[in-house]
Amino acid sequence: MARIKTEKNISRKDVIVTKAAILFREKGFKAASMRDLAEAVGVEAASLYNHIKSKTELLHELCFSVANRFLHKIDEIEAEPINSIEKVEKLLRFHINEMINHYEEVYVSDREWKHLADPYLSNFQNQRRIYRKRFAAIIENGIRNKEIKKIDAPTAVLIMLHAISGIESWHRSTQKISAEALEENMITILVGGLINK
Amino acid sequence: MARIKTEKNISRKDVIVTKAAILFREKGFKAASMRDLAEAVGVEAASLYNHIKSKTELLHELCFSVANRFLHKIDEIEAEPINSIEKVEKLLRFHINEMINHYEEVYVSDREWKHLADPYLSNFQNQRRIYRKRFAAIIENGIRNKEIKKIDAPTAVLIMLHAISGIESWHRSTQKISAEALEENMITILVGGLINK
DNA sequence: ATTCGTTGCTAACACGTGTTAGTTGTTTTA
DNA sequence: TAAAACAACTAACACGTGTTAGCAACGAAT
Repeated sequence: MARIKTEKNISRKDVIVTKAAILFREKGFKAASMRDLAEAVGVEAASLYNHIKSKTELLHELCFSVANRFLHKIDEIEAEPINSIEKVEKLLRFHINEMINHYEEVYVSDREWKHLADPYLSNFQNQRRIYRKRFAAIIENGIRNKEIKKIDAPTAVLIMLHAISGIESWHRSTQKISAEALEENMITILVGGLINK
Repeated sequence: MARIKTEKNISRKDVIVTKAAILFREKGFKAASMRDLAEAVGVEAASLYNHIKSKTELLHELCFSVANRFLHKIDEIEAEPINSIEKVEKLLRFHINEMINHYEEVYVSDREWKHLADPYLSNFQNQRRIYRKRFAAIIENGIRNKEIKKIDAPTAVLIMLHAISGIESWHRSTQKISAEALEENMITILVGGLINK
């Protein structure tokens, strides 16, 4: 009987969730089967249920752990005594780094949350909506201060968040530029598009 | 027996493909069942097979019809005697309008192509790769002419294409700005981020 | 060494899936 | 109006799905 290997401070459930992220990213939530996941973990499908409640629970865990990281970060940034452009830049850099370093989870949270079931679904959508409003509020502040061009703030948010999710393509491309170069390029283009002359 | 209603120049197959796009966008390709589709069309599931070969065929049709539209457009734009920034702007405006006016199809082609089966899959990925290279080449030209900032062209392409796919959120938002305003805002930010001073 | 909780296994169920066969009804054509 | 083509139906199949029940093996603690 081959047990799931664990290291210090990493529960078997964590192992499963991590593998699930990889699989969900690769095939999509619906197309990834529990038998696929079991194989990736090195165990029979039924054995997974000693550690998790359901397939959907895996999606909850992934979606909300990602969402919480972003919420904490925006809390932090809002409180800092810096100007709007700096806030936007900091938030963008955080998004970029999350997408680079926690690719699978962030991607899954971004693309597969549709398959959450209520009440988690409404909950997640709510958090998302609120997060974007707070992001937009930072931009609107910058517009009032004339730091930022007169643009529609929600549209700007939408552009930036989706642009960053494009890092997916970077991960899969064969001729990658370095992560640092990627970050700087993205900041140049995105922040460059906001600044008022 | 309730037949599928058709108008002039619209085959029953077209009706099915169009409804499929809506459904695939809403639920994802895997999660949308042929019985769902049948209900949307107003017919029994088995009846669909008088008009189509398989569920996957629907995905082919959608993905490649979208891909072809973009390929034609870039052919056209490459041939025009205008500068690089103008070419980028034209291409972006086309993408934006496609995403606004053919939302369902474009979205499905963008997000669900993973579920294509070979040889269609490799084919589609190839077309996509080539398209992006051609887009990047336009930008690289602009950099050489000093019209465009010194940035990594593939990264710029990736940002723009993904930013545009964010129009998805616009479609679903309750307080939409007008389509025209959306287009202008996107162009302002995205092209603004490219221009060299 | 025995006990006990944990973690794995096999087997199976109930259900939803895409799709086919065969038939009946409806249009279009001759 | 009869024949041919089309498009709908019912029934069913084979298969993959998430999940549960019941049991066996393992590791840690007494």
